[in-house]
Amino acid sequence: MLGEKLRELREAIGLLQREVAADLQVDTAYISKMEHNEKPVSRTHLKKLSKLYGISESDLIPIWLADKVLQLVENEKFSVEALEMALNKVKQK
Amino acid sequence: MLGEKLRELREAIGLLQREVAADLQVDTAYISKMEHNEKPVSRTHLKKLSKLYGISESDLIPIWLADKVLQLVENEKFSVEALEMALNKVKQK
DNA sequence: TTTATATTTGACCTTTAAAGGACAAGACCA
DNA sequence: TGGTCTTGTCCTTTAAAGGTCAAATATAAA
Repeated sequence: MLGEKLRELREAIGLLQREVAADLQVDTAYISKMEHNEKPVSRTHLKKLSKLYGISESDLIPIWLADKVLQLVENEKFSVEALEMALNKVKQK
Repeated sequence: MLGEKLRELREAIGLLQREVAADLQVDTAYISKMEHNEKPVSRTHLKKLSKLYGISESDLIPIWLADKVLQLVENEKFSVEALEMALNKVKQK
């Protein structure tokens, strides 16, 4: 989910991976992998990307976090039950 | 959550931490920490514990997984949004 | 009030796995 | 061809897992 979103945002403003890579000071391969969900996106990278793409970080964080949650529960038989329990806990607080 | 549950189950059948530790072949300190949520419970330990406590593993896994999810989203501002997104994704599949 | 047993806590250690990343080679346009 | 992007392999560093041990604390019972 996040990877696709990052790609859309980048393309929407016509930036090349090369340019994004320069801004984050990493390899273009790294950007490519982020956009393909093959590498996790760190929070500091997320911040830089949101700034670069002219979007609020708050719009990206839920997606970013949801991705991490999904990765944690993927292939788990009781993912729905677990997520529902977790959601209840978080809401009641 | 899981720690408390493990403690209840153990006490319900009158086992000492020492005895559980012997079964899992670990230190009693380790059991104590599991019951205080200070150490994660591995899946293989979870399996042994459920057997020892005479409960189905399926009853423990959702709690176990929910705990891991909660730990992942704790201190996060958008935990509710993220969990709801994740839940939708998982349900639609 | 000792004493023994059960549990807890903190400090420490080793091993494993993930994060974070580079590089080269190949694919894909155009 | 030239530039963009992708993919696989490799590497190093960091952090978590998975423990142990000793000492401190509680608890019950003699």
